[in-house]
Amino acid sequence: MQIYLKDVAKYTDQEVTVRGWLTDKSSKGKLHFLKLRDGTGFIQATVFKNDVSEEDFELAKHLTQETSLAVTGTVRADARAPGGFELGVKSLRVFAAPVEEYPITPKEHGVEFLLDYRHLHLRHRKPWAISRIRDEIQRAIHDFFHARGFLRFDAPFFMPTAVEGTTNLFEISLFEEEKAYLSQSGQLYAEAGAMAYGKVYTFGPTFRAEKSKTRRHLLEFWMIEPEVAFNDWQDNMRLQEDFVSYLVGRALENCKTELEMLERDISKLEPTASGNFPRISYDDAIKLIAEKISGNSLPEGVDTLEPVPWGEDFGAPHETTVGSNFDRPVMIHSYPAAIKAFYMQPQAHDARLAACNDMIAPEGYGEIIGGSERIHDYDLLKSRILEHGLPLEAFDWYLDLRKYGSVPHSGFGLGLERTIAWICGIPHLREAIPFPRMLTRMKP
RNA sequence: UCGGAAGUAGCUCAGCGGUAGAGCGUUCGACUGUUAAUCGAAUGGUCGUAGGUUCGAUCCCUACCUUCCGAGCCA
Repeated sequence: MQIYLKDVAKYTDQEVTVRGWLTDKSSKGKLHFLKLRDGTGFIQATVFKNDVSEEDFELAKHLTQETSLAVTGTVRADARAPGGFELGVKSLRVFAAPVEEYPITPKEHGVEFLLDYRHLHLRHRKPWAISRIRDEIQRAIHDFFHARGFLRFDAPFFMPTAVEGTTNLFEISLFEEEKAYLSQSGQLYAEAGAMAYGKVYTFGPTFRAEKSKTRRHLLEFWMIEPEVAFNDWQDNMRLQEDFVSYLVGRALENCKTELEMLERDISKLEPTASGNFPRISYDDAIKLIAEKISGNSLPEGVDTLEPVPWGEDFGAPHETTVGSNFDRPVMIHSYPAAIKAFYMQPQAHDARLAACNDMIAPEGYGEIIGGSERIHDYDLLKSRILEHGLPLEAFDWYLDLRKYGSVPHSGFGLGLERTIAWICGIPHLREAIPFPRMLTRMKP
């Protein structure tokens, strides 16, 4: 019977055929151990001299890494086998042997080397586990929003004008003299969607031409942006909390094997799955940072830190310091409006503050969400556009949303790769996406 | 753009002003329970590029290129 390795436990003591690739091999004279993968899982196959034909035993002896093959044998539960099951081989057939020596050995490699061979490295255990978790998170995103009556809404990727300055936008040439920009957010379009369908979310790649060479940045990353009519900024935070705790819960529930392969400390994720995310204001976050500095209790990875003067934005080390104070994501809200985007609604009790929040992941993973209530007053929005020196004609359609039955509404953007990197416990965003696009990396 | 680090074998790295080193990988051989097996043998090089100093440079100096880490900006 033809089976996939993810189902191997169901076929104990039965004869099955597995089609896949050889990841590693070791020999003990009259016994060869073949490590196989088939895309759905991994298993060890044993080839005893007495169980197979002489030709197959010789064949097995000289198999090289990444040979594609079909193996027929009996599934056995055996504590000595990695994963608890192994395949007692009776016969094997080779589809194709590598024409050259496979470059990625089961030994240590550097970051640069593995990214050069990313198209092959995806076959290996760690990238495999991360991609499986990424897939689970993506499914969970759709499940979460559809269960709550959201409509998936597709924003365009070509943008007509620069929304917040051209410095971090990729410009592309269209026909003739025409120019366009690659989308760095679907939010403004999602707002149109929210007015049409009540609750929507966008999900797609976004592009930012930031010359950032840090582990937290990609030129191309995937973002989820829900937008909800009639939600205020506090409803927005509740939605974020429910959303992120659901995603982490799903990973814990359905990706045990993968998290184990990544040696992720599950106990660091469990608090998140139960919700109850702390909320602290920008003002209190400043105080917390000041206390950490004076108490000399900065988190690992932050050596020195300057206190934040009121009105300044937080740097990454400040976020890490606040985030490390909690065992689950923390939401920092009510930032000064002056350092935030033009479309953010002022706080009712203090117009100097924006009705917004960021969500900071623990363990130094930093900001994974930025969100806010949006300005719904036509005149206020118009004056903010002008204050920010933005071209009014580009925003005529966006202002229309405030002209015709405007309502309070809120939304946020969650960075998929940052979320995955945190859940997987991996240090760099480039491992959270199959083919990362970075300042120094366009290939493969 | 700024600050720091690095570039030597297929990979990960050590090294030194005087003929280039290790481990791993790979190939062959031995071994019926390996988990990054072990043992024996074989295989490996334009020491990032271009100048300069020197009797002699992979090593010292200068410039450049490339990469990594961090900052700013952000998700």
